Amino acid sequence: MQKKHQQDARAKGRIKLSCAKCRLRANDAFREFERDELDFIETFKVGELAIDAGATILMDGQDSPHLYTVLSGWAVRFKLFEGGQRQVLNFSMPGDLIGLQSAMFDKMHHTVESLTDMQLCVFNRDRVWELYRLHPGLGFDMTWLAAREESIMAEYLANVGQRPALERIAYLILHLLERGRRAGLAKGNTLMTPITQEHVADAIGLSIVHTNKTLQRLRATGLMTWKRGEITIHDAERMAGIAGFQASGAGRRPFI
Amino acid sequence: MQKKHQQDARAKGRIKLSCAKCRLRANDAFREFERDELDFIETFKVGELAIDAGATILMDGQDSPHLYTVLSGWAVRFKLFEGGQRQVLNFSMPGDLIGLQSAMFDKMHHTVESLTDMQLCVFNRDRVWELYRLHPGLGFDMTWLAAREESIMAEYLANVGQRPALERIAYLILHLLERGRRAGLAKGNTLMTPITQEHVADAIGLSIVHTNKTLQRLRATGLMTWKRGEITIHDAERMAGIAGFQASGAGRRPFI
DNA sequence: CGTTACCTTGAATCTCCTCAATACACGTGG
DNA sequence: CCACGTGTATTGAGGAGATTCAAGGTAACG
Repeated sequence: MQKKHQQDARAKGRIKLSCAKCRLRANDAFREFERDELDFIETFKVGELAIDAGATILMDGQDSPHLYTVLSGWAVRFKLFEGGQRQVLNFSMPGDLIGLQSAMFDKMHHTVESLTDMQLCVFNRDRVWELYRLHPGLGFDMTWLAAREESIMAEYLANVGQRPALERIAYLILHLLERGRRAGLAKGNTLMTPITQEHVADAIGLSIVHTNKTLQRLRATGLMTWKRGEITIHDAERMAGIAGFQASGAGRRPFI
Repeated sequence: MQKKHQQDARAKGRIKLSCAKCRLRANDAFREFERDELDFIETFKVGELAIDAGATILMDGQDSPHLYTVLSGWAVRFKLFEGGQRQVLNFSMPGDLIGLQSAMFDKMHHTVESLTDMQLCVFNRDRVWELYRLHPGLGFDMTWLAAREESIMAEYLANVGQRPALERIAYLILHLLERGRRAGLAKGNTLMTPITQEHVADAIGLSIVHTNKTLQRLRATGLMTWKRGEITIHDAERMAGIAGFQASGAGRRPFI
């Protein structure tokens, strides 16, 4: 009974848990915070938000008062065109920041939608300035995160702009496995993911049909399998060979 | 004689001019700095660097001790593939920051090359942390610049991933005119630029041949002309129509 | 006046797209 | 337990768009 009540409260985003016990801190892919940074984040944090799969978290053009960090679950960031076409920019995983653009430019330049049920940590945009003033280290982290996103966007652009279908898909999948691994979403060489072939198609700029056929070609090599939300790379090295992929050896990263 | 000597010194990057008189400050597309910020930048700045067209400013994989702001001239940022293919990520214009990645990740994830003779303002990477600590406003600016680059990369990705050739080129050109205008490189609807069709091809992910043919189609509409480094848009509205372009109404921007 | 860099052209080929079905998996209600 | 609906994955065929190869043309510069 007690527990049930708590569940409800979380669904409405009322619970505020201690940052010191944040589940993300258990993952050593992230950097440690200083004591005073942790204290500040504690006050910076407005609460937690639990949302269902398929919800729109932030919408293109919208000015949001909030900034989020993903605690659990997957989201997809994309741009929509008049013709109904969609460019998937990236997928958001635990530790990723959502809504930086609205904090910087007063409006989003793309839409963010949940792919699974998610838990988000909610911050108040108004206090971002305070963060820079009082905790330069966290301000630096924000820049780091933004620069990293830029770097990923550039890689995706190069991938879509220059590589043929097979390489393109191989690259995306390796990249997702790599990121998923750091976020604790992979078991060995298997990535647990909610993404569909349509998401892949929209991410690499190919039609669904062609994506499907290319994916079959890729599976036919025996280097990977993909079923029921589980993507497994059997030979990462040879896979990286056709993808022209090199894991970016970034060390421990901040997550705010 | 006196003057000639000064020229030589600048070519070797020895001159250090006052930031208060920085030519960029004359452009009101950029935000004003506070007095103390200006003083800090003055000390942060190592010197000025004058380089020739065609020089490599930063190389992919390289760890640079410096960070630059473009004072004048054009550069191109790109990724190179084994096969010799090249993805142009963006063009750098006055006010743009170069080398943020090496400051954040200890290595560049792309190459930067000058397209014209350039003047760069040189900063020391070691002191970036000091910048965050002493001048949170400038730290915020860094994040702003990084987020803006991310936003541009995302737009380019969507452009390359989803649009057909004609729209793709139209979009790129409008985007360049818009940016060039803010950087003071345009006269009315004419952009003065050193970029070639090959650059355009590498930026939008099409072959030179097809880029050429598509460009001719675009010029045939009468909406634009391009000769001798001058691109003129005659009907920006209709051009924006085929490009699906909407100018991002960002206000005054920082430039560090 | 020759060199170089850039732009233009035509033809053959192939990648990728659209259209239009069909198949499969999973959950729901009868 | 089966029938049905929905979302996702798969197939085949024909056509548009982009690529490559291979020449040629033009403007700028020394």
